[in-house]
Amino acid sequence: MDTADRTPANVSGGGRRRPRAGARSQTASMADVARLAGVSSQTVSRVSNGYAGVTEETRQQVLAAMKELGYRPNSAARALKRGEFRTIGVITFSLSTTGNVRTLEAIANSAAHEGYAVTLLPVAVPTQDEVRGAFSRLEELAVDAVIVIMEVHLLDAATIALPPHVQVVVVDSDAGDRYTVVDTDQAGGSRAAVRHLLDLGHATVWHLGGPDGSFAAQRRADAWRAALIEADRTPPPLVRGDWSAESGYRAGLVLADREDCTAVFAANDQMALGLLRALNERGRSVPEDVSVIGFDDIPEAGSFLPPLTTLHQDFAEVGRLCVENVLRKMRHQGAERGTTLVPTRLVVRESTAPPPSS
Amino acid sequence: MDTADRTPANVSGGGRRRPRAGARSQTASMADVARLAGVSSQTVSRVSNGYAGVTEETRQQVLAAMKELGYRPNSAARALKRGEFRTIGVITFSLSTTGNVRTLEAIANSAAHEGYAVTLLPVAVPTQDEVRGAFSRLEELAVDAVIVIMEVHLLDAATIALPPHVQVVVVDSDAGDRYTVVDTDQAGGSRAAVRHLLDLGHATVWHLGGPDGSFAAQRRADAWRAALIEADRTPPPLVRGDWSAESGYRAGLVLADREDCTAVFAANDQMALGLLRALNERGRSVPEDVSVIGFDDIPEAGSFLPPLTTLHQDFAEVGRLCVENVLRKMRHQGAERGTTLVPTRLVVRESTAPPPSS
DNA sequence: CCGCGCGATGTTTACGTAAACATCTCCTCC
DNA sequence: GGAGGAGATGTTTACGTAAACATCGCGCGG
Repeated sequence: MDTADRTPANVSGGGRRRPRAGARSQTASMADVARLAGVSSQTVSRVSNGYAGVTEETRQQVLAAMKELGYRPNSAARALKRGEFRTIGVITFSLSTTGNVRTLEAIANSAAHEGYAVTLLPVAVPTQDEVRGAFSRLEELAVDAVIVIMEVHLLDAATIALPPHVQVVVVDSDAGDRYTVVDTDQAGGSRAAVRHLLDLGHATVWHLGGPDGSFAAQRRADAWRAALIEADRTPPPLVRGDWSAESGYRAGLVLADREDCTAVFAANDQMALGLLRALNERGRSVPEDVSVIGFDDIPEAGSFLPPLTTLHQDFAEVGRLCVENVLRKMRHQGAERGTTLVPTRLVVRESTAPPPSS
Repeated sequence: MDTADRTPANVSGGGRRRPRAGARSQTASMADVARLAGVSSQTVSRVSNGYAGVTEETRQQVLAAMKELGYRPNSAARALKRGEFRTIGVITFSLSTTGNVRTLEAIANSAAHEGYAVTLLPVAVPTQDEVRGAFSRLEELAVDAVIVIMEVHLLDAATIALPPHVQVVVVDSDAGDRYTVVDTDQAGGSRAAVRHLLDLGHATVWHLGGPDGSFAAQRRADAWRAALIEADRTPPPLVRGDWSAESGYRAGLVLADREDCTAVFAANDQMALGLLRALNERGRSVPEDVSVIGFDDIPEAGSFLPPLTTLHQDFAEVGRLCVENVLRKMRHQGAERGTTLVPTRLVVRESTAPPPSS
């Protein structure tokens, strides 16, 4: 079956290398560089890794050879040898929410700064099986650590497949007792939102909450209720949306008809946007008749009608802390736990005002 | 220094393996699985890769051993052996624009579907050096191909460091003669926008364009002008923004004062949002006095005041095509070039109407 | 003036996998 | 019943790198 082996034109000792003809891209290896520079491959390795004990002269020779051959270290071999990939895996259910994206961006930047790459693994449908599958793939992938950006608590189910040595940091979860968690101070922000509205003179504050199953939504709602009770107000019934502007609009149509509703705290800016539209449609002015406050401070919030008062989240800081924590855990092999909270900042624009004088 | 080695209860022959004590996480290797299952490591490899010629009985034994040891293939070794990483690198300047993010998400999903991971490498500041640095790092990273999502034409500068065997697909560029390019049909969408407004009876259409240096902005502006000329209208002067809602607001303040401006085509939805705010502030009703059309169809567009008429971009398709193209190029090693365009769809909502009867 | 020690470099080996090749075992067919 | 063959499994080797160890040469102190 075989045709005659096309023996490569090998002449004597050094003259091998080049048998990998065909489609394969030939990349220069250390051996190639070593041969050209007239040194051993180990010396090339030393130069490549900035090891100290190399004569400047030798160094220059090696560097020249590298340049001539366009040498690039093979990261697979490097990873195999070193036992690490210098890569952080990020698992997220969706890139469609502002927070996830901004956090991811910050993670990528921080990781790059630390010399780590970021490998992405979105899971479209957050069912239990999907998560397990995702982790399973992540293990097989080349990652040293994992950051989970998730809103629903499917992590536990996923844990099963998590290899014991991969460190995990979680965003947006209350599992601080079992994992290292980094998150925005949801409770503090929500309290600030309620306080702001009460300080303006509103009798109480309604809440347009996020979907069931989201920890962020849960915490924002809890803190809203707690802040009201703390101020001796009766919390109105919770109205739920699903984070989308459309859901905010639908909820808004209901709220607009309630004369006693003069202040609404929306759990995110998108829902606040929908809310504004509904109120406008029903002829209730913001902020004259109804005050609206959001959460997130998306870049567009200042251009809403009217510009939205909201709570600014520092996603960059969240991302940075994720990377910092996960790398530290990796290096110290420690099983640190606990939650790190990043404070929010109240941004007052034009959607909040004192209630209409009754 | 060492305490007594806790030698695992290994009896007889196979009893080595375990010297890698200390911090290192011990992962079971093929050899471990082979030993436990009583087969050769090659057989384990065959099972692991779903090779056909393995008895069902042997297969089950191996699978059981894998499970018991929690075996996970070492992707570094695998990549080294196979010469491929099953990873696609994505380089992008920013995740702050809707288009980039949505495209990235689609790429990640498509790639996952094909069994490829996506490694991210954002470049914060798009200077020439940054790009070169990015590519340089990407080469050292474990990627088989690269997809570039960029708005500014810094790719040429970057090419220098691009290793010859890495295939590249570009989003949002006019370099179709040198690269494989996938993009939204910017021109077609813009033409549709202008047509829609002219059909409603507007004498002409103003354009709130994107920033200088963006190909997408350039093409949208060119097509806008061409469509007007084609219809024998005089294009008004181009007004520029920077994609942000804030810049749309500033531009809107200028446009609002021009009585002859009855229709504006904004190059993206965010700027359209700012425009709406400016018009509202200056007492010009939309769509009664001025019609506004956007581009992108971001999820919030339907909740603007009024709901925005815009051009829907199919980012999912763009991402899918990127992956499809780059993988095909990789496999065929072909130097295919040319541009693939993904059509847009006009979504008519409430921000456009016939001009005020003069 | 000899040997010790240290700095520079070379040699060996292992990382975990999988292709290529080698065996080994049945089963079939004449 | 023996040759031939196909299918199942084992053995060898190489992928590119870097740690561990070996060697070589030179300067310095006793």
